[in-house]
Amino acid sequence: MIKLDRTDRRILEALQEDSRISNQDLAEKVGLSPSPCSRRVKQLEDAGFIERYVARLNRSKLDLKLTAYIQIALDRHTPDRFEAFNNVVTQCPEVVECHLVTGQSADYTVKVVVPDMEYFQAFLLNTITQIPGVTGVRSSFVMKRVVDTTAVSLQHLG
Amino acid sequence: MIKLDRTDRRILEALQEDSRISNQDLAEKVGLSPSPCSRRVKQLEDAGFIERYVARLNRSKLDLKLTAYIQIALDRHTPDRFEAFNNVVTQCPEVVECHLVTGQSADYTVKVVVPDMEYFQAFLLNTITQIPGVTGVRSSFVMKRVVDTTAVSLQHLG
DNA sequence: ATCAGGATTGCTAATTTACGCCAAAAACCA
DNA sequence: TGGTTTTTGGCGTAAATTAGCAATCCTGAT
Repeated sequence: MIKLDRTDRRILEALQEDSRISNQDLAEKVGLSPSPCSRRVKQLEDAGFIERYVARLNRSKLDLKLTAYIQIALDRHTPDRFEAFNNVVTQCPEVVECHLVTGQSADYTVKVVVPDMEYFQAFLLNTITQIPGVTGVRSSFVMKRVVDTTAVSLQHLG
Repeated sequence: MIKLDRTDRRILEALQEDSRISNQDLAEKVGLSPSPCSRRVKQLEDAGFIERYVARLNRSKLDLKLTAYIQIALDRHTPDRFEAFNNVVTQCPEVVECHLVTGQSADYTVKVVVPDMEYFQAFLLNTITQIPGVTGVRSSFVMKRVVDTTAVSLQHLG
C-alpha cells in the first residue's frame, strides 16, 4: 500500500484521537460499513502507517510532577561517545525522549519525567553526568504544558 | 480511588505499551480473570489515571520528515502576551508540544512535526513570528530519534 | 486469635463486537 | 465502451466484553 485516500486519512485521524474506538463507531465516523473499515485498519497497521497503540496517563496523579528538558553536549563526536550515551539513555525509564539535534551548544535534547526536583537532581548526578564524554549540561523545567499531543497533522496529504 | 496496588500498576504499564490488548490477554498478563480486570481498567479511566488512548503513526511514511524544536522568547511577560501565544499555538496542527519553561533565554519550547524544511520555514515566518511579542526565535532540528515514548516510569510507586 | 464488615474476585449469561465469506457495485484501463 | 480489477456491504459464525451474583479474601477491632 502506497497511496492513502481521504478515508484512510480520516481513519488515521480518528485513531490518533481515540485508539479504543470500536470498529463500528469508527466505520460510521468515516462513512463506511464495518467490514471494509476493519480491513483498512488492518492494512494500515500491516503497511506500517500505524506503529502502535498506547495509553496516555495522568502524570501528576501518578506523582510525576516534574518534566525537564536537558541539553547535553559531548566532548567529542566519535561513534563510541554516541553509542555509550544512547545505551544509557535507552535504559532509563525516566527518559521519555532523547534526540540528537543540530545546534550550537547542544548535541542531545533529553526530556525526562520524574516525581520531583530531588529525584531529578539525583538522576542528573548519578546517571547523566556519569556517561563518558558528557561535558555541558543545561536543564530547563516545564512550568506549564500548553500543548502536548502525539497526533500529527495529515493536512499536507490532501 | 486513591491508592494503586501492584496489579493496577501492571495494568497501567501494559496499557502504556499496548492499549489495544484484549481484556482477556491483559487479565492473563496481570494475573487476574477477565471480569475484575475490565473493572479495574474502567476504574482507572474514571479516576483519571488513564487520560486517553491514542495511535502512534509512522511519521516518515506520512511524509513528515522534519521534527524541530523552537526556543521562543517574548518581549514582555504579561498575561495578554501569553494568551495570544497560547491561542495561536494551540490551533496549529504542526505543533505537537508547547511548554512554558524556566530558563535564561527562552520562555517557550515548541516542538513541531512538518514535511520538510521549506514547510518549516514558511511556518516560522507566517505563524510563529507573526505572534505579537515574539522576539527571540532559535530552532534546532532532530537528526536522530534515540528515544521517543509516551510511557512514563511507575517504579517510584512501589 | 477470632470474628464481623467491606471489598474484591471468579463464574455464568446476555449483549455487543469482530471477522471471514461471497455476491454486487464501483473504479480503472485499454 | 467493454472487460478487468478492486472495493464494498450484508450475512453468519465465532469471540470478546460487561453486568449480576455468590463465594472468597483482606482488614481491623475486640
